[in-house]
Amino acid sequence: MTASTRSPADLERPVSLFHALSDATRLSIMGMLRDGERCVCELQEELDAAQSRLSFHLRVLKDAGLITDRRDGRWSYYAIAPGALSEVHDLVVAMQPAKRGRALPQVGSCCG
Amino acid sequence: MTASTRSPADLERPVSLFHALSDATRLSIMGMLRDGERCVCELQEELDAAQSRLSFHLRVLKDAGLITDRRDGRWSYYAIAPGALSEVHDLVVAMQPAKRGRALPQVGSCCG
DNA sequence: TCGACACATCAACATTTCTTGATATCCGAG
DNA sequence: CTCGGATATCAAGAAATGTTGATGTGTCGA
Repeated sequence: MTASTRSPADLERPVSLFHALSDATRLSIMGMLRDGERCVCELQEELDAAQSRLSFHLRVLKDAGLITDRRDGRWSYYAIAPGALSEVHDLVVAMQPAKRGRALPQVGSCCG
Repeated sequence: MTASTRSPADLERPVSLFHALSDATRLSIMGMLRDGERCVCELQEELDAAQSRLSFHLRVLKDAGLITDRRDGRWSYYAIAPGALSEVHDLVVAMQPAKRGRALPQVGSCCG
């Protein structure tokens, strides 16, 4: 099995990560968390989003492992999970075409 | 406006890129294209996917600018678009928490 | 203990995305 | 020119995802 033929199981995690990042609200959240942890009410105010909507998106990000939550009193603080983004980073790097590795166009060799 | 507060328009492109990568079939395609361009029939055979399904996913990837297509006779060859993945790469890097930039936890400063 | 607040969860609906099968287009071979 | 192959497109249905409003849960302060 080469790097190009992966079983669905191997793709589950990448899919989950990219999916979590494929929404404007969630990217906004990630942007806000970039400079430190925030409680839900802060996000809610700045993003002008319904509370349950925000909660939904925070859960998607958390389930993907991109953010962590910490309960303090009645507030929940969310922060970017350390290492999660480098995981995404590595995925993207691994997707780049092999520079040396014989990237022959194989023109004309198609379909007999 | 800071990096954390972006207008929806600014997020359109990132969303489109991440969305294109958030599907197992499409990631498999990207994997196969990693070692050079392929025609649809090759992808079809290796992925064991219906032709129209494959065509659909190729279009999503192409619309996102992640791959290019080249027509040669009756075959279409798809390849990873140069630069597209570094765009994704840069997005991910830009999302990382600022290391120096005063990432104060601002604990307790929440909600008055 | 009561009430208000911060947040999570749920159910119902709206929207988007994916799949499938049918049809259309384009091209080269004969 | 006609035929079959390679691929794109379309329409319809299935499935997944996002939104909204209501309700539940835990916590703090009075």
